[in-house]
Amino acid sequence: MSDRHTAVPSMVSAPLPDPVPVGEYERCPVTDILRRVGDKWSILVIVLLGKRPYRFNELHRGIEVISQRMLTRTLRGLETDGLVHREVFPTKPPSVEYSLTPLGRTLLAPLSGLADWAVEHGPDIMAARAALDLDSSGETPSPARGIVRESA
Amino acid sequence: MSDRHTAVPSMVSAPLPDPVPVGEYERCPVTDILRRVGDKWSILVIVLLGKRPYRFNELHRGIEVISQRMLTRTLRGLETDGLVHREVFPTKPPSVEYSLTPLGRTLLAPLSGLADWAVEHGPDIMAARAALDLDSSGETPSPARGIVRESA
DNA sequence: CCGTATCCAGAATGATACTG
DNA sequence: CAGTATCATTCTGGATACGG
Repeated sequence: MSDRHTAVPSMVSAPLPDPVPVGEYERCPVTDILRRVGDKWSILVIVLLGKRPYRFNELHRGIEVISQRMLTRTLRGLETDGLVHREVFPTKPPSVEYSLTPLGRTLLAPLSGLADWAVEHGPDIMAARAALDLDSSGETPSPARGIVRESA
Repeated sequence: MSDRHTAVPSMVSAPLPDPVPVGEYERCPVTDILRRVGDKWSILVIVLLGKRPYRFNELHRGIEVISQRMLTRTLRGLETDGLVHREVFPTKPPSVEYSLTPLGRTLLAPLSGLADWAVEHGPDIMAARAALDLDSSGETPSPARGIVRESA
């Protein structure tokens, strides 16, 4: 983290600074982006469009389990943010082609960083989950979760 | 994107391949991570804990607008995934310290990539949104959104 | 072919009160 | 101090039907 984007600038280094409210205003742009892209379909669409342009029903067939509604909504959102370009060919019947904008393409690289992390450490997360599952299933029958689990 | 994580391997290069369902099984791990970290508070907490360990109420005061419930849930989730370590000091009254695990710290770097992107291109997104707002407010009074907006 | 309009279920978040 | 419990609200995603 390069230290320029946090919504709580002073807090991060000072011991007990004044609380900085994080409201609708002045929020961390990183959180913004993560929430824009952290929904159920955006990434999949972005990655696909990173390969080549797609027509609407092509995407629909490709992802398959996505509902028409959500595909439309996802594409609209990405278009609104200038990440995806929508081009209508007035043929008959009409066809619509979606592609990444230059801005959208710049997102592929940082996305790749998190992608690699996910691939590399995904198993670690699964292991951590499994470990806690074992904890709560076996000994110390869920001690109401407060004490009991010391540092150990 | 390093090409190893997509849930639709064949589709990306073939013109009209067989649809690959993306269900609860066999999903893209990147989407997984993005959704784990794309919630309202996780990133903020991770970034803070990246600086130094925090006690519960310290985080609560720091973020301020977060509800006690959500702070607890966020920390629980991160702990479950092995990203955050929770250490209870049986003082009186008890104090609990949260810190990043080694695994959690490895997440800071890729997160930083997206952070930098957000800081750099956030304005572009705002501009894109503003541009579309102008479109729909001024001329061509929202032509039911299908044709009319050709390539132009 | 490419959508929009409705309606609905479930999850995420928040407000508030209470507890070891 | 560090939570848990409960309830209300909002957001997200999906099913279905219809329209240009």
